[in-house]
Amino acid sequence: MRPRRADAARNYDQLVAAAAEAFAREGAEASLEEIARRAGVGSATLHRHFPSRQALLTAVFHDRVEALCRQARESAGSAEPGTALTGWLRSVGASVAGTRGLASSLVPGTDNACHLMMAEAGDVLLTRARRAGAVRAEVSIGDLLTLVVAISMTVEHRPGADGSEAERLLGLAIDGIRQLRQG
Amino acid sequence: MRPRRADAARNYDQLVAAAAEAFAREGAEASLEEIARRAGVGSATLHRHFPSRQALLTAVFHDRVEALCRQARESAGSAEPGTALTGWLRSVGASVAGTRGLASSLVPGTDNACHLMMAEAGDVLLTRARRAGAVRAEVSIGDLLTLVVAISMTVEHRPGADGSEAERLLGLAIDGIRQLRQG
DNA sequence: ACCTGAACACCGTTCAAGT
DNA sequence: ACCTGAACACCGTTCAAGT
Repeated sequence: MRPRRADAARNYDQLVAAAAEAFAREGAEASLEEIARRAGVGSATLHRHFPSRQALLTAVFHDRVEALCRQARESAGSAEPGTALTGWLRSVGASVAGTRGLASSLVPGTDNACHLMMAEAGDVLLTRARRAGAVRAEVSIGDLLTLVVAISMTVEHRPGADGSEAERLLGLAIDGIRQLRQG
Repeated sequence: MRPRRADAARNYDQLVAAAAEAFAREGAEASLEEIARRAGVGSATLHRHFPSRQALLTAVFHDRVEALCRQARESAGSAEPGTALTGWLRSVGASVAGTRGLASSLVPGTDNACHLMMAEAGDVLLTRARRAGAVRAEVSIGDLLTLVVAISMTVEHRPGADGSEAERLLGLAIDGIRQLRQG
């Protein structure tokens, strides 16, 4: 929650800005102390506004995640059910692979707004694809997001990896969720 | 390298034993300082024997990884090429999902004996499966191990996850590497 | 209400001094 | 050769004191 009082609101914004920069530069494990320092704020102030690292990640990536959810709703109206889902997953994968820290903002949790938004938006595409017989019945939206996050986070933590590797691996995993022809 | 001198060899063994226990209890990020303490050894002694966390992980899981590699060689002689590969990957996934820290011992690296052993053993199965037309041509053994490690590590880091979730997700990913029928 | 700096309890790594 | 304990430079979190 962004505070109402002017000085507190300013600190909040500066913390989010400093965190965005730090996550982009050093990944989701960037030092909270240094984020506070760069925001020109005491470390206790950071902890009051953001009681956990997750809360800070959520604040930083909220808009980005919202854009991905909007994209899901748009493609639900236009594209064919199966390709709408897989296309969206690939798009999410590309975003996550190209944005350090974004994957960490999506880890499951009932108090994680980013994850909840994505699960809700993605579930619409999944349900539609399932009705069309385009995906296996036993796959949940949680499974799909976990695969995207797992692959992106792992590749992200590797020193010499570019995003293209994550996208290729994700492509393989996505094919696995498609309805297999019998035989 | 296990030292030759008696006192150093004893310290080495106690460090590996303490690390095995710590990794099992707290995962691959267990405190190195506490491992040294439990081994009854100064922290500097740990760092000389194992200059990186990775080196300690490798030492702890070397035998386990060797067993998985032996399993690969055995199934290469007996089973049908496609199922030999996917069966082995599932078996690796089950081991990794049921053994905290094991996934971390498998991250790629030219100096990581565990990863090198697995890549070599797995490549035999993969090449055989590819010749039989059972898997897509563009998939590498690195891809397959990365998928297994990515899924297992991610699920492992989640508070409320049991190994069965990792195995189910891995099943999906493995299906993705199978040769798709055209159309 | 909100902030700050200091205090606390931890890390991993390195190094001088010992045997 | 090998070990130890202390020192160093960091963490994240909390709390008394300030405005």
